[in-house]
Amino acid sequence: MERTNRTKFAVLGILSMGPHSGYDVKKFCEEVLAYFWHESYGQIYPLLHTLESEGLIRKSRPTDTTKDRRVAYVVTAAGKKDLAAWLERPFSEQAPRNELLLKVFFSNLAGPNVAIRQIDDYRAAQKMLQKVLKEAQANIEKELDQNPDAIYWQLTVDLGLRLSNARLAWCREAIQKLQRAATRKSNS
Amino acid sequence: MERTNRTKFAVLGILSMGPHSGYDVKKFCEEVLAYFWHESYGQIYPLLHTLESEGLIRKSRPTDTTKDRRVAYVVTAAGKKDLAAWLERPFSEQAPRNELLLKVFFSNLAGPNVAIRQIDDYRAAQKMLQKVLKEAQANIEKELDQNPDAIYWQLTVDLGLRLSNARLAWCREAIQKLQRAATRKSNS
DNA sequence: TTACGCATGTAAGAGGTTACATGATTTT
DNA sequence: AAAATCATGTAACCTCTTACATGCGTAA
Repeated sequence: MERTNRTKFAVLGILSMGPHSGYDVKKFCEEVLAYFWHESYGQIYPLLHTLESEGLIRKSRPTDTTKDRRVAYVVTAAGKKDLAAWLERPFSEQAPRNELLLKVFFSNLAGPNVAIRQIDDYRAAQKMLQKVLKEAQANIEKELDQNPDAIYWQLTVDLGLRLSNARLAWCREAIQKLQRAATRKSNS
Repeated sequence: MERTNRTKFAVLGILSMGPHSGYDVKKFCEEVLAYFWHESYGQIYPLLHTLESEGLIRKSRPTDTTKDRRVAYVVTAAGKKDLAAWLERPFSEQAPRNELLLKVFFSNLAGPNVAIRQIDDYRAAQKMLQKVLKEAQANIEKELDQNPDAIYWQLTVDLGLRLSNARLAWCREAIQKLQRAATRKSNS
C-alpha cells in the first residue's frame, strides 16, 4: 500500500485558488478548512520548496517587489494537472482515533460522573464549532450566485453542521442516560 | 505541549477487560473498536514489552502452560491506577484530515460528476458501516442488564450510528444538489 | 528602543505504517 | 504434504508535531 502524501494536494488546492505564501496556507487551513483539515509549518514550508523544484508550483510575485516580504506561490499547468488527477482518485479514510469514545468505552472503571463530565466538554466544543460553521454557512450563501466554487464549499460546511448536530443530540441523550444510571446506582 | 501516547491507554483499557495477547489486542481493535480506534502490530508488540517493564501489565498465564503459544497480559494495580487517571483527564481531539471533504472543497476544478462519484463511494462505505453498527447495537442491547460495561459500549455505538446516519443523509442531498447543478450547467 | 506580531524556516524526535521474517498449528 | 491461518515480532521508513532560531516591520 503506497502512502499518499496528503499535504501535497491540500497545498496545491489552496494555491489553485490564488497566490498564497506558506504563512497564508497555514492561515487558510486554520480559518477555512479547520473543521476537516489542518497543516503545520513543519509540513508546509519544506513542501513548498519541493513542489517548486518539481515544477508543480512557482513564485507568483517577483522577489524584487518592495515592502512585501512574503513569497507567494501559484500552481503551474503541471500542478493543476496533478491536482485534477488527484480529485478523480478514490479518497482514503483517515484511520480513526476518537479519544473521547475510547474513554467512554472504558468508563465503567471510573463511573458515570466522570463520563458525564467528558461528554459535557465534548458538547461545549461542538457548540462552539457549530457557531463558527453557521457563520461560514451564511457567508457562503451570499456567494452562491457569483462563485462557482461556492456550492462545493457549502457542501463541506453542510456536512460539518450535520455532524455537529448529531454529536450535540448524542451528548444530550448520553448525559441524561448516564445521570439516570448514576441515580439508580446511588439509590441501590 | 506534551504528546500523549494514545496507544498506551487503548492497550491498558483492553487488557483491563481480561487477558489479551498482542494478537488479541489487534483483533479487539478490528472487531470491536474499529469505528473509532485502530492499532497496528508495530505499535502493539513493542508497547506490551514496555508496559510490562514499567510494571503496568504482567503476563497472565505462566509460560509453561502447554499447548497455548499466546502470551496474554493483564493490567496490574499500578496499571489500573494509570488507566483511571487517564479517564479523568480531558480528551484531546484528533487533528482532522477528511480527504473526501478536501476533494469536495476543490471539486470545481473537476466538475460535479467527479464529486458525485466520490460522494457516492462515501455513501456506500457508510452504508456498510451502518450495517455493522446495527448488529453491534443489537448484541449490546442483550447484555445491558447483566453487564455494567454495556451502557458505555452502547453509547459509543449510538454515536457511531448517529454520525453515519448524518453522513448518509448528507450524501443523498449532496448528490441531488450536484445533479441539479450538472444539468443546469449542460443546459446553459 | 523595546517589544510585539509577522513571516520563514529547521532540527529533533515522537508516532505510526508497512513489509517482511519466522515458526507453530490447523485445515484441505 | 501442501496451504492457510495463527502468532510474535522487527527494521526500515515515512509522516508530522513541537520547539526553537532568525530577522523584519510596526506599535508603544
